[in-house]
Amino acid sequence: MRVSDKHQKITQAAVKVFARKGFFNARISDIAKEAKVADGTIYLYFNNKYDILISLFEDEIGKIIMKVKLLLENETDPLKMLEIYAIHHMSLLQEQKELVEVLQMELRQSNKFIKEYRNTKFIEYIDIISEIIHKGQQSGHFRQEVMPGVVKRAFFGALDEMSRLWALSAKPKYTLEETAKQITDIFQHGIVVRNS
Amino acid sequence: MRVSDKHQKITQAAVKVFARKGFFNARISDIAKEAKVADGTIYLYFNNKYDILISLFEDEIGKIIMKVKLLLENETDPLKMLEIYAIHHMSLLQEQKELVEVLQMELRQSNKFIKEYRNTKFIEYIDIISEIIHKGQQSGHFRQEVMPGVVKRAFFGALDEMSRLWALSAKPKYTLEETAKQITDIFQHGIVVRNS
DNA sequence: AATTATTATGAATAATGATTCATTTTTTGT
DNA sequence: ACAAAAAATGAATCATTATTCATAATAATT
Repeated sequence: MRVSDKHQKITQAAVKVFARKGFFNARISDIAKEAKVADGTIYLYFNNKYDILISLFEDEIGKIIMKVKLLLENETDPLKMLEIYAIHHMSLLQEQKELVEVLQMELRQSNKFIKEYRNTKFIEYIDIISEIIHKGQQSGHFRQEVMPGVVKRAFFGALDEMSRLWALSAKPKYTLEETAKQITDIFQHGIVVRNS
Repeated sequence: MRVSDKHQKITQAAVKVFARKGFFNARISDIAKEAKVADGTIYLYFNNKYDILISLFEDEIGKIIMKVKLLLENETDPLKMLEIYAIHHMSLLQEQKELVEVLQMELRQSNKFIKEYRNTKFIEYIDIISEIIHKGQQSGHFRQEVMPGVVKRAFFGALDEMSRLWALSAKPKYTLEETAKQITDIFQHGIVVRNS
C-alpha cells in the first residue's frame, strides 16, 4: 500500500468519526479502528489529533474549490454563476454529508483551540462569491451600492445555515437544488413586491 | 447571598471561560476560579458540565427573545420589523461579545454531544423571522412565492455569519448597524439591478 | 446559646484517552 | 536468500480533569 493511500484512509476514517462524535469526543483509537490501522500508525502520518482535523480541512476544501471553479469556468452570466455556486454548495451535502458536518463544526471551533491557525482555504472558497458579485457589478447586472464583501458573507451564511438544517432534519420538504435556487432568487431579487 | 445570585455568578463566569477557551477546553476549575467559588459548589447548582452550557443557552436566548419581541411590539411595517430584528441581532455582539461567541459555538456543537437535546429556544428565536415574513405576505408587502421557512434560515444564517466575522476580526470596516441595514436591504430588494 | 439545617469547600478519586517507543513485520536492494 | 531500511504495531505511560464526598463554615430555629 502506497504511503498516500494510508494517509487518505486515515483522513476518511477521521471524517466519519468526527461527524459521528464530534472532534473532542472522537478517540484516536476510534479513528484507528475505523481506518483499520494501529493507534500508533496515525502518528506516523499526523503530528497530533488537531493536525488530522486541519489537514483534512485543507485537503477537502481544496477539492471543493477546484470543483466549483471548474463548474464556473464556462459561465459568463453572473446570475447563473451565483446559482451554480449555490447548487454546488448544497449538493456537497448529498454527496458527502459527513464531511459537511465536520467542516461546519471545524469552522466554528478551530479558531477557539488553535489560535495561530488562519483559515486561508476557507477564505479562498468564499472569495469566489465576492468575485462573482464584483464581476456582476462591472457588467451592470448587479447594483453598485451593495458591498461584495458583505454579500459574500451573507450568501455563504445563508447557504451554510440551510445545510445545517438539512444535515439535522431527517425529512426536508424540498430538494437541495430547489433550496439553492430559492436562496439565490432571494439574493438576486429580494423578497419585497415590486410595484413598477 | 441569595441562591439565584450564585447560580448567575457561575453562569456568567462560564460564559467568559467558554468564550475564551471553548467548551471542551474549559475546565470546571477555571469556571470555579472565575466565579470565585469552590469546584464542588458548581455541582450544587448544575448537574454537570453540559448542564451549565444548556442552562446558560436557554436563559440567555430567553432574554434575547424577550427583548426583540418588545422592540417589535409597536412596529407594524414588515420591512421595518425585519430591520429591527437584524439590528437587534447584530447589536448583541457589541453588548455581549463573549455570549454571542458561546451561543454560536453551542448551536453547532450541542446536537453532536447531546443527542436528546432539542433546541426549542433557538427555534423560537428564528421563528420570529418567519412570522414577520408571513405577516408581510398577508399585507402584500412581500412576494407570495418566497417561503417563510427558507427566508428565516437564510436571513438568520446571513446575520450569524456576519457576526462570526465581527467576533473574529479586530477592525471591521462598518458599524454593526450599517451592516445589519445592508443585509436587510439585500434581502428586501436583492442585488440585481431593476430595469423598470 | 445550643441545636439543626443549609450551603460551601477542596483534596482525593477514578476514569479517560492522547502519545510514546521497544518490538515486530514488511519492503527494498543486492 | 540475506541484510538493511522503512513501516506498523499496541501495550504501557502519563497527564489531565470531571465528579464525589467527608469535613467545615454559615445560617436559621428553638
